[in-house]
Amino acid sequence: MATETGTGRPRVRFAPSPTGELHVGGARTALFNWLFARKHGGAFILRFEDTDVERNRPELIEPILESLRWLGLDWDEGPYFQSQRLALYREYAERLLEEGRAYPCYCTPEELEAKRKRALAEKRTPLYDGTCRRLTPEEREALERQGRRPAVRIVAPKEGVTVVEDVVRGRVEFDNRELDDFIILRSDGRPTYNFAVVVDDHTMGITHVIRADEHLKNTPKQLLIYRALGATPPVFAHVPMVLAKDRTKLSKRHGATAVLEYRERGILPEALVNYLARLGWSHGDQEIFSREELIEKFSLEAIHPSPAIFDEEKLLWLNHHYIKTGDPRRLGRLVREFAVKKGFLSEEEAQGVGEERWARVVELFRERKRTLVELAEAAVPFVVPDPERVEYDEKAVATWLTPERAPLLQGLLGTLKDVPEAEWTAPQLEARIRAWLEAQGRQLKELAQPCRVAVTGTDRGPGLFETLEFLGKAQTLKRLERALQLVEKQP
RNA sequence: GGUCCCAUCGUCUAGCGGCCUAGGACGUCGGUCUCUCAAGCCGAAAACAGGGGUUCGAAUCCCCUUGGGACCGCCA
Repeated sequence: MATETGTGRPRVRFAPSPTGELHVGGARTALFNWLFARKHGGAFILRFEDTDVERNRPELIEPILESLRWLGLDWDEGPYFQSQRLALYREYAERLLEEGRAYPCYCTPEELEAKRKRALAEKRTPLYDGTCRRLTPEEREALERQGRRPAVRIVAPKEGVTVVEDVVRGRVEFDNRELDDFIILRSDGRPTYNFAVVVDDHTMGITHVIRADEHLKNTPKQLLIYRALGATPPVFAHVPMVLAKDRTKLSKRHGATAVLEYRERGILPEALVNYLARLGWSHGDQEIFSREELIEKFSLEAIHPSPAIFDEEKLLWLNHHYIKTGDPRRLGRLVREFAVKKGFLSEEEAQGVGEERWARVVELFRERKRTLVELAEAAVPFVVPDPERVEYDEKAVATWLTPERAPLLQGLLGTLKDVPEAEWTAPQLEARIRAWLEAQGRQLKELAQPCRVAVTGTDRGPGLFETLEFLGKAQTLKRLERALQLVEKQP
């Protein structure tokens, strides 16, 4: 792998560990990296931190790739896998060993664990005591002969401070006395996280490391490795964590945390992207950002340093906004998918409804529904060809389809029968029905709800005349007749 | 426990010493429109964690306290 630096174009990376899902917090980190790369014409690189070989399994990786694809965060290089770069880490560790910047450590995990426990019991910070740092070549040989396989530790300074210049935090100082000679290569030859990250970021020519806050404490260790390697460290930007409502780390018990779960719930990718961008980042008072605007306006300096709580209500508001303003045909296709996937409609029923009609359903409901799932559910009584598939809401029927309403509905049925197909449009239906009501000395108020319930099964929905137009004459009449039968059966 | 980070309405945030009797957005509540539900529009309640400094003047700068979070592995 060649070192690529100095091209003037930033190179950033998103480096998740393969966990089988992309957490919304991780998604935001990925988004910030992506926005930064796109804004500056740089490269967005994807890399999996899988020094645990067990983690390198397709089912742990694919959902992450799928999440990124769904969010539209396309990567320019990768995915790279640490598990495939083991020789590289060994090579670098070897170099540090030769230069005396690292040394082999023969302590066993058990010995170390005992020391750690003792330190904790004595309320001291558990730091490696440097036992193997002072070993003579003879002692090392003796230990090797015992069959001990050494890990490799880096030589850390024991005094002074290490300064991290962070774009969102400012200057952060760490006392080197808090650092110890930590392990960079395990006894089995695999690198530890901090070492692999630095070797990777260095060899991949990463210029800006934009990552979660939890890594801030790792930064001095990584800086130490950069120095040992004689490499120039990247610019660091640590973004705050995403928390749940109770101010703790967002986790499963708080509900949906994975990007794909939001997709399942009928959230639009542009809504999640917009929401995530505004979580911890802002541009004045603006709330709605197109992808292009985000790229144009994004800056690391405008990232807010404090942790942010994930607010589903606001996400839903944004989702509603994109449902209200999105292309009805595209939304219609998505709604059809959801109607089938969620079992609201059979594949055949969904196929029987044309694209045009799906788009129209979206237009009828877009102001009232906040997710694609809600849209799909609401669409059912509108698109099923069989009147028997219309489910009547018990409460709505009890309130609106009472026997005393029957004559009015009966009259309406008669009136509608006379409407020519060509005049079956919302404005013309409205004119006719209003005229007829006036002649009867009745008001629309008396008819609208009973009629709505009669033809859709529910007392809430789009405007009555739009509904009738959408259903069409034949369907409307059939449904009215069926409803009238229901009324007669009422006590 | 140690170290580090953070702190403006319930939530996301504007604010980077005077423009702040602190602005916007989500949510909440009220009104309006109306064939229902929504959407829209109008309006209301709602915050600078506390205490010291610095300064002619602090939400803004410094310190302490409190509260939250993160990290302390041959996990990542």
